[in-house]
Amino acid sequence: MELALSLGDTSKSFSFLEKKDSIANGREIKGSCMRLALNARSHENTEAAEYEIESEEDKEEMRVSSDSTLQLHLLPFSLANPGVQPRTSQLRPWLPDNLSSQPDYADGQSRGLDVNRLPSPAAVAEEAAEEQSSPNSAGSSFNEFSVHKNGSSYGKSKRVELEGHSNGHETETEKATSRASDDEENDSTRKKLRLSKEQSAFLEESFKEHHTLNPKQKLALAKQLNLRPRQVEVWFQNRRARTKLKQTEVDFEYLKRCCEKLTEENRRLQRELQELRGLKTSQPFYMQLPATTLIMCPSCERVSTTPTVPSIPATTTTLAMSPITAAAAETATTSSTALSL
DNA sequence: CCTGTCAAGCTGACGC
DNA sequence: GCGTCAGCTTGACAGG
Repeated sequence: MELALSLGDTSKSFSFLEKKDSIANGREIKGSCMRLALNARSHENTEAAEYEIESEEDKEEMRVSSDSTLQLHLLPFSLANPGVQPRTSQLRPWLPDNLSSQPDYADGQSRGLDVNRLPSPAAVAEEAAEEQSSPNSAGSSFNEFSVHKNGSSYGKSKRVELEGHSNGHETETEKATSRASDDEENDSTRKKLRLSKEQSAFLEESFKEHHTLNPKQKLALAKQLNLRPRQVEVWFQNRRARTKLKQTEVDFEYLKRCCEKLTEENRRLQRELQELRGLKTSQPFYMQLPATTLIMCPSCERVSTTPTVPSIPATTTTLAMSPITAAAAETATTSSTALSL
């Protein structure tokens, strides 16, 4: 049995970032496909746990795993290379070392920031100005995703709210926006608000490509999703942790089944051994029964019975034993398990 | 970055 | 339909 754990190729670049236009255009992100693969070379294929969830319905059915939009392998880089933590710059050569090692980046640039604090009016105004000045910028491509939670995009909700209710259908993002708007009025100290489906989907997409982010990617994602870098960082941390947890559960179940199989096999062999031992100890009794002559072929070492033995060839071995013992011997020759009595 | 934990938010079941 | 509750998900944080 062989278990392989892998996080995949972490050296790939973020091709999904190229897709931001489609998201900005309001198209739904497809590809929420989860695959858990567990290979066991010496086991039947049915033992390999493999789930593939393509549709939203499937994802609902597989609620347990629904947050995994990724391909999971059993050997994350860090596990496959214990003690070897790849430097960001090694995985992404285009990133200068000094950037990847900046503590501010590593810490998400948010130390000391209260995520629940409302942004200052100046900040809101600045953001609004930025939106006006560059309506096609990456930052504005995710205006629909504005949950204006944690002060990341306050001041944009009214438009979405109005648009969202105009047709009587409230999208997930708009609902989140609306909720956040209420919370903003009722409880400015609320600790957490959920990301919109679109934001989550986009993060999932990025997670499929890379399980870790370098500061550049983190900032780009944060900008596109209208989140703070710290939020993106935390999201990835949680995502990694939960992926690992899920994989651990899958591994555990698989190993449990293996263990059960081996235990059962062990029991069976023990029983077989007991039976053979019992036959051996009772052999004197059976020895008094009419003997059957067995001839063992020297080449293939198979035992066969002969009705009568007028003359025994010199090249064969004759065994005299009871019919039951003979049957046991026949069983022993066909059994793949070698037992010493 | 990992791990453990907390707590907000969501969802389904249940009783009224 | 509504309120309540338990269970679950997930954003956030602290400590290592």
